[in-house]
Amino acid sequence: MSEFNNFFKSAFSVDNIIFGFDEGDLKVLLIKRGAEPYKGMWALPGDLVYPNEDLDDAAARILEELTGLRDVYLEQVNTFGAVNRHPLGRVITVAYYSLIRINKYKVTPASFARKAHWHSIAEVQDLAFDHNEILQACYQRLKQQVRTRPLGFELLPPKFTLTELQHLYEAILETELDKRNFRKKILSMDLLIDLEETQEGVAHRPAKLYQFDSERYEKLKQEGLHFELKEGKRKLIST
Amino acid sequence: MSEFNNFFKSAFSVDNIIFGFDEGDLKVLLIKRGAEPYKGMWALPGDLVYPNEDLDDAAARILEELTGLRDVYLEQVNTFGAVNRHPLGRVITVAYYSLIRINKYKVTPASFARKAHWHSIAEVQDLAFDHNEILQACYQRLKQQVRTRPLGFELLPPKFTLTELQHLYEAILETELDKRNFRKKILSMDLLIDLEETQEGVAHRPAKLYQFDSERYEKLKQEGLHFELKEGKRKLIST
DNA sequence: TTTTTTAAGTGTACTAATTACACTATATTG
DNA sequence: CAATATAGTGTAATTAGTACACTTAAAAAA
Repeated sequence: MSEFNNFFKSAFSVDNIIFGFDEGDLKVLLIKRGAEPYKGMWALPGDLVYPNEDLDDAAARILEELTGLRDVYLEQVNTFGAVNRHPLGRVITVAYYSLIRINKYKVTPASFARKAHWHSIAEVQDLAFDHNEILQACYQRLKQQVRTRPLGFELLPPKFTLTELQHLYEAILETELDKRNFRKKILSMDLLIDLEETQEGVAHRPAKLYQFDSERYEKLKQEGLHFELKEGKRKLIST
Repeated sequence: MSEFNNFFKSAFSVDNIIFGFDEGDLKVLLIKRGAEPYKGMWALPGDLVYPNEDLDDAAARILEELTGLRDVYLEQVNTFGAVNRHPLGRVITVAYYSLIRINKYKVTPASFARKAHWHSIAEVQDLAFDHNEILQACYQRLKQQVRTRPLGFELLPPKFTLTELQHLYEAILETELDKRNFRKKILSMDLLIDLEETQEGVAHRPAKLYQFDSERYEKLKQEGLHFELKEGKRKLIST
């Protein structure tokens, strides 16, 4: 609390929604609060922003302290500033989401002490503060962005199969996709490198492995290309 | 400055990008700063957030103080928190944009004193603080949102012609649209009420007047409808 | 070694959406 | 009544999206 007081009357914090993909499920990394308020409840990892720290840096710091990962996809979503959202005073919080490859995540001492655990999006219960609301806002934003930017690859290992990619989209978008149509579209975009390797150790026909071609994506983007996923939407207006 | 000091060490403010549409141009309302820092420069209307005031309320208050308008479309965009963005201390600012019918805007005493003026988006020069960056972020967001939500109508008078609507989209999207295709799409959405009236006082064939049917839009939205404008995009991926 | 199991991989026909494109109609003004 | 200015309209060609079922290749079990 003494440290906390230094930041008051008004303070600002950053909360980080860390998404991962594992076992066909979209997950978020939550920590169990060790102190009041909301002691014992699950909460989003977050911290007050240091006086001499940029917002984006604070988000990256929180992520690194918890996961040990740097250079991760981070996106600012919304700022939550209801007067009474924090019981100890006026704290507005800036929400970021980040996308990590879940198998790269190592339990660091800091994260162990704070009891960090992955939770499937669908199974998240009551969180501390207004964190359910924040989580929903970030999830909705991810859902929207994943349709128009090739973000999905941030959540997969560097080598992946088309089925894994499809399952990822299905998990994020909460919809089923048609296998043949999905493959046709993805491959027609010409953004995947066929690694000419196959899966190993699976009890069935092994799938081919692909890699996302980010250089090509950057080039195509500059030429005015527009990444877009559609299936499962009903269109109303177009001009 | 004494009032300012009350908010420090860390303070937060709201800046409001107020968009309007007039003479075929998308415009923003800027105020000329009467005090240091950046005295004499154009800046976005904004203010510190009161200790007992929600962020959204602060944005609405700033808008009302300047324009006298309430119940206006307001959308939070981004929060800017670079350490040195404000020369007098640590101030993070939450940017909102709002859409108003420019002809409803009256110069209020407050806005007069602060020298508020409309500027065409394309002609905005150097602004105070990081306000150019904020403006760009909000404009990009508007551009994106206007394609998937029927926001354009917020900028037009209640009765408008199809040509006015088309010009509005062209101004926001910075692109030309095909007249016949635009009309076909807009009318097929079935969101406009034909008022069976025509323009008056124009020196040519008068156009029919329409009104946006927001009740119908709400109903269709609940049925899973998706408003979308497209022309002028090249698609890359779809699933 | 054969059979079973499991997921990978593939093509086509139909429908819907998008695009390109030019002339006629109707009012006012001179 | 001629000139001017913008409103208003339709069709054909192209592209994108959707629906749908069987064969292939490996490992595991019999």
